Amino acid sequence: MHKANILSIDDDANLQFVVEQYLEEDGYNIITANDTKSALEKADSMPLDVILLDLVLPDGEGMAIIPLLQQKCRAGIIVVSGKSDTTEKIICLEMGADDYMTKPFEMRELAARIKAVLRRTDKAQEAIKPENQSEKIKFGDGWVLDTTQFQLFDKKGQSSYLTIGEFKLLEALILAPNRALSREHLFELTRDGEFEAFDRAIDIQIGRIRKKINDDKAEIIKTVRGVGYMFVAET
Amino acid sequence: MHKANILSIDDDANLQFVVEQYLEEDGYNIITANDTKSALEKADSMPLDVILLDLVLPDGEGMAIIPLLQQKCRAGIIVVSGKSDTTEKIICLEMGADDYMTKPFEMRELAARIKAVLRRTDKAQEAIKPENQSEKIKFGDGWVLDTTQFQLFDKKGQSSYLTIGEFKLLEALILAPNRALSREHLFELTRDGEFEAFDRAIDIQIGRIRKKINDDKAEIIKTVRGVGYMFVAET
DNA sequence: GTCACTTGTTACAAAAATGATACAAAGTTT
DNA sequence: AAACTTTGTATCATTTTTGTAACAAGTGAC
Repeated sequence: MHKANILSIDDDANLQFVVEQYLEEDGYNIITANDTKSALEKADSMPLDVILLDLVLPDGEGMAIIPLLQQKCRAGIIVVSGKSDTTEKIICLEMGADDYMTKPFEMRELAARIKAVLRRTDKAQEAIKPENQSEKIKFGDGWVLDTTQFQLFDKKGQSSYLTIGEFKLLEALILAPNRALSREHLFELTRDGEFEAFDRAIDIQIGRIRKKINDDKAEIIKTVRGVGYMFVAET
Repeated sequence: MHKANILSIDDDANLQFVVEQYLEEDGYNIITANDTKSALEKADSMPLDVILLDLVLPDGEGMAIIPLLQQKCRAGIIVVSGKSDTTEKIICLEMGADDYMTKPFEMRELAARIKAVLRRTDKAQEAIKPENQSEKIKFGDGWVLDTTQFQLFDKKGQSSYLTIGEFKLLEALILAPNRALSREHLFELTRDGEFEAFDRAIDIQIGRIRKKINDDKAEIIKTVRGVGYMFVAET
């Protein structure tokens, strides 16, 4: 498995340093953030596995950040708090946190709890990206989709730009190969907000992707009339 | 989702009673065990979602029970212990427990942690499925109905197109094999809106399906005069 | 066989789904 | 703010799907 990415959100620089040292030793990749804003940005821009979250932040909204983080990524969340108040624990867990630890704690325990959370979330995430664990997905006539850079490369290695939206849509299709996905489902997989019937936005985007990957014969992204679209995997 | 099954393993009858009362109120299904032997039996005989585990049991082997339980089922394990010793916590978590709580605890916190574990294990368990998700229904002379692609394949693997409406109708018939279904019933199963008496739409569609699957002798989809149509399953 | 009724078949028209294009709105960058 | 990128809406053309009507064919009762 790849090196797990852990985002540590805390405004206590000393603690951050200790955590970073310890966990890096354990073989994790540590990213740090010390306020809400940068935390959310980072959660959005890289694939995280676990988030360590201190709720008391300078620009903090407290627990409200939990659902925001979850919206941006699928990482497990361990709340690390100075308060040992049971009610707060409960609310955090109800909001979707996976674990709650009270400061002060021993690093060994933190590490063990991270592992426990990783075990669960990893199982879930592996299964979502079947065999394509490599972050590069190949398809069609030499195309490579690089899910870390959000870029598409043609067979000569030239990057041919897809927009982020197009990229996400193509990725969603590719991650469910040979499966017809409805417009509604695709909509939910790739963006926020409510899907409205008779919304043609997905169709347009499919058209644009097809044009960019020379798929005018609909061999790669197949239209399943009355249902939606389907990525046709190599045989 | 179905009512979650929770196995509570503890030899303290009073505590068991309290836990049982509280969690049943919360809508869980509680199973209790007060020694290692019966715990393992129960883990083997029913589908559990969460296991609450006290490590100090009369016939106890302590933490060694964790892997044994995991072998028997996929439930999440929450260790509930009288000891607050960090090393013990860590070992339990390393062995595969999902959480560790120290007695005494508040029931509200236990309930919240159960929920958190359920969320995680549910995700993981859902994710184990995807491969079997390709649902293919075989019938007749080598036909395969692929419900993920909404397509019909003949014995050579060539897709022979059914429209989505025809597909749904055939699927509805196949899912109730050897049972005559009325036009009205089929109508409701396959589309929105009101069925009107003397509506021949279903007949027409049956005709079209028959033509496409070479069923001119009505051997696969049989007409039941005065009633409707029936899918005849292989003998 | 004839009659009354149900079902199959065909042709055609209405309805629906999709692809393409142009343009407007929204969001970014400079 | 201007220039650019990205995304969505509106529109139209095309193709596909579906239902209606009409009639032919089948079925069972008498």
